[in-house]
Amino acid sequence: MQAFSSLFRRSSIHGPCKPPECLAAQHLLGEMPHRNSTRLNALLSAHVRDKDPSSALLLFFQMHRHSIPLDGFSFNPVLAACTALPAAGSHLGRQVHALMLKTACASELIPATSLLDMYSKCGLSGDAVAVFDEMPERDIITWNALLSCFISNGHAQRAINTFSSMVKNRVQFTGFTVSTVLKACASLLSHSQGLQLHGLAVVTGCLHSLVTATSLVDFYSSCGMVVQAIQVFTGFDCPKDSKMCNTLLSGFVQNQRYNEAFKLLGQTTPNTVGLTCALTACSETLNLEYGKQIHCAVLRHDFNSETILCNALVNMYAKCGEIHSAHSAFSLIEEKNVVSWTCIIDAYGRHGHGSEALELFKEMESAEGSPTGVLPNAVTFLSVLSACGHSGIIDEGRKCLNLMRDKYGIEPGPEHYACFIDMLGKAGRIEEAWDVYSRVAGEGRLNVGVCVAMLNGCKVCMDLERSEVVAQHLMELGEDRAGVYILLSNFYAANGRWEGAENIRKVMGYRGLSKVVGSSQIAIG
DNA sequence: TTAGGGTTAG
Repeated sequence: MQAFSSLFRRSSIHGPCKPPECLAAQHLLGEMPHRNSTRLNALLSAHVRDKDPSSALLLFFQMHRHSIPLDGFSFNPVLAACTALPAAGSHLGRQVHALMLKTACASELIPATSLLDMYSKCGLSGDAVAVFDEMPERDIITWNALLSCFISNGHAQRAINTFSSMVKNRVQFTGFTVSTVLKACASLLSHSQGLQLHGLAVVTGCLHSLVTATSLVDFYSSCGMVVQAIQVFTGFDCPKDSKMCNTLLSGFVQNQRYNEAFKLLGQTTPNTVGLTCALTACSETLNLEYGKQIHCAVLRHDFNSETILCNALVNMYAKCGEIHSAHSAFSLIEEKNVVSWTCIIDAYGRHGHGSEALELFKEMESAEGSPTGVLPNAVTFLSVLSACGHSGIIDEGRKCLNLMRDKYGIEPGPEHYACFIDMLGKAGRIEEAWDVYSRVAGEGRLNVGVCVAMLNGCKVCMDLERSEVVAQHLMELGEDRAGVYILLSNFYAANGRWEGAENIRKVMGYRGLSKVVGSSQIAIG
């Protein structure tokens, strides 16, 4: 148990252990007159219920030190506590697992299911599957936890395959199962399988469950089938809760049905998720007036400590052109996360203030070591690169690409290279752009974005020879967006290559592509 | 012991 003790101490350095609670727990165990397992297990559960996983872990550790017998009722809450500690949970969880093996609880149904769930939520799906495989008995909750494990760890198809084999093997599933598998169908946009699940939900009566019906609304919205989402929503004849309303609201926003989203928002009690969705609608429609009204609602309902909602507020002001309001909203975010920083960096970048965006990125970097500091991610770097591009600060863009790889260990993706090629091309530095393009192509990582950025660079420099190579790559990628073909065709035409332009139009014809006429929008007054 | 809704990109 020494190893467990040292790991726990190490975890406290990173913050999850709060000293006052730790002292309270130690004190409590020393003074408790009847230190029996049942009372202490109840206390463990209470700590987890009170969202105080550090105290639960410390108490568990003390129980072990005082040789208080541990059983399933001790392991279930302590595993939940591990799950709630992202920094140290998996290390501590492994130590708890070792103790479960020693006490033979690892082969009991409920503790083993908790163990599977702990590994799953700590991102260790391989360990979760190993626990599942070794379980001597399983119930439907174990199966549901396994399905959930696959989905939350990015293996949605495996969840669907597992469900198929459950049906074949006549495993009696529940509404939990249907909701979970619907989530997999939504993430894979697996339309036909989702429809089959809808049928199963009707036949088995699961559709009377609020959660299952909500999952179905989410599935249809994700697949762009808003009419069916509305039908499930309105056909649900029991009282709807805020999650179900927000699911449809989010579906309206995802499918650009903004007026319906605003209307539904007006029919619900204001809550953070609904307002966040509505702010996205304001950002997309540049509706500053509604955005300001939502900001008032945020202040009125005292939601201004909600980071996700405040991030949406920053984004709304930035998209609506109000950079100063975006900055004020950003400054007031109490717990800024990586998205908060990315939003404000992007805001300055898209307004052409590249040096301010870079300053903010440096500020973000310098705050890294502080308790409130956060690390940049791939999207942050894309925003920084984009800001450099909008302001033509090429050398800083190059430094940024190196920094993300060398300091943060994030491998630039095609989207980062596309951004870099774009800025080189716009500056007329076609040779450098071509070097980067050729390297990406050599690594087999070309995508449409990289090709289009290079093609635009060729257009700036009127480099017909290279543009033909890029055009060939685009054809090989099977691009089906008309805009890309129009770009190519116009390029040929600008160079007097009418035959080339004609060929492109023919390709568009037999691929059935036509360009949607572009439009712009301005707000007056 | 398992399940449903929200924020960042080109």
